[in-house]
Amino acid sequence: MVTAATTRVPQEERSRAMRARLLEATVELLVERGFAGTSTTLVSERAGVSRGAQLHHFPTKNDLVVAAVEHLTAVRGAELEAAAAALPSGGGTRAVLTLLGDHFTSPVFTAALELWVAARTDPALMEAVAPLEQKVGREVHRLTVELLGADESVPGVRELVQATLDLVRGLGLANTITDDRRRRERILDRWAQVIDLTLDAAPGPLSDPTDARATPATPATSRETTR
Amino acid sequence: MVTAATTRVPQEERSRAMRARLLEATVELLVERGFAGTSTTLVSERAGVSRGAQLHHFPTKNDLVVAAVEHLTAVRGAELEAAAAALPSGGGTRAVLTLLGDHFTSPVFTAALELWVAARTDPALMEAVAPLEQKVGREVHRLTVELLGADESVPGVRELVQATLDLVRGLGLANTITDDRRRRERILDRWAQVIDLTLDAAPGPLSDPTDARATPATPATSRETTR
DNA sequence: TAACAAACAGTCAACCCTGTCTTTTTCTTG
DNA sequence: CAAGAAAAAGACAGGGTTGACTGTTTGTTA
Repeated sequence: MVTAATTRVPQEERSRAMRARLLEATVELLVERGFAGTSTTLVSERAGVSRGAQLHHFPTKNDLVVAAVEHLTAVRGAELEAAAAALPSGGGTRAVLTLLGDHFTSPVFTAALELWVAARTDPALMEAVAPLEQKVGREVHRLTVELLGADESVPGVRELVQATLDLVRGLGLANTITDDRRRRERILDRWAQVIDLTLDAAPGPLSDPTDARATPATPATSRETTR
Repeated sequence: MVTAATTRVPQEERSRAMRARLLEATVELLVERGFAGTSTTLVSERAGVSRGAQLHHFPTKNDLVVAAVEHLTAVRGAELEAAAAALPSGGGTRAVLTLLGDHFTSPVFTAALELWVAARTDPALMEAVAPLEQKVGREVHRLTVELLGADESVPGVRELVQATLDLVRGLGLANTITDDRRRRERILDRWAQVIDLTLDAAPGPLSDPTDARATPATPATSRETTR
């Protein structure tokens, strides 16, 4: 917008930092206290921001939370990309599963979980969460396919990848109640075997050529139920 | 204990019914409004019970919720057993997955989800939820093994069953945000194939679970692929 | 530098929720 | 039938949360 002066944005700078602190604090509190326990008062205290300033940036709690959701999706995406980049290329199925398993048991997942559950009974929140969740979902899917080197034009492969993601989501959920890493590891060990076995051993079982959905992209969920 | 009179427990009867209504209302509200939205006031209104009576039966909100958790686990168990009983014996892998998929997308699952998530940041609630959840978990596992006719003494089979349950849990979670039945069905179709393929085609390594995929695997086609 | 707008600070009222307390009803029992 | 206990009813206080509101500082612009 406005740009072109000597002393560049000293205030806008502070504002930005304030916003960031507020969003960070929100996410932290989501993890520590859950959605219901994340009061705006707590957030402002945690962020070291006055209540007035908070209300200036985010007039309503919904505004704050929605912004936090956006912030969180960005963080999630970045984390995943980073982890993927750090992965030895072609490092094997198990390594990919480790990556996914770690992501879905990380604090950001926990925070996201709180938002999902809250959104279920909060239309305004759902409106913000749903599309962003789809976006992350697509991204994770794409990344997984890429890392696994899977060929989705082969019937059944796409579903296998989706199943993998739903599996780690389930593991992530279970993890919030009882943190049993060993169990998780064993399951992922086994699952890696199954994937490897299935991916190159049994591409298309049982004549089911009804439609080979080799569609390049139409992943995850489609919210708009045509009606 | 006390038994042997003419007028059989008329009041105790009413009390019992009241308790039941309160618990039912609680579960309903968990589904409709989420945990945070389930205030004791709402519950008493919904149940048609005066606030005083409610407080008489459940002095604290925690008492109410804990009782609701117990109630819910009982309901879950019963529902599962009933569904299993209604299942054509030896009805095939896919039918079992349908059963599981249905359970993990039902209202009782939704209610349980609310409790899990709330319990994560509420020690008192966690204390009640954790053991009961384990119980249900074990029960579902046992049931699944039984219905699938799986032999858990074979290495890898147990993990596959666990993976199946975590998968449906993940699908259930996804379902609360976006209800996409078709997607679910396709994934479960595929999963059934994988299970069948894996269970009798690749029992696992002889003597070493860490290295399973080297096994030649006898092409036993004994398993019924119903359809 | 003066005037104006945006950012920031902090108080306050309205609201809801929980759990205590007192009162009334209903059942049981001697 | 009377007395006492359990159950049910409803008012109320205390605590916490949200967002509106007023005042203050900081930055921009003429």
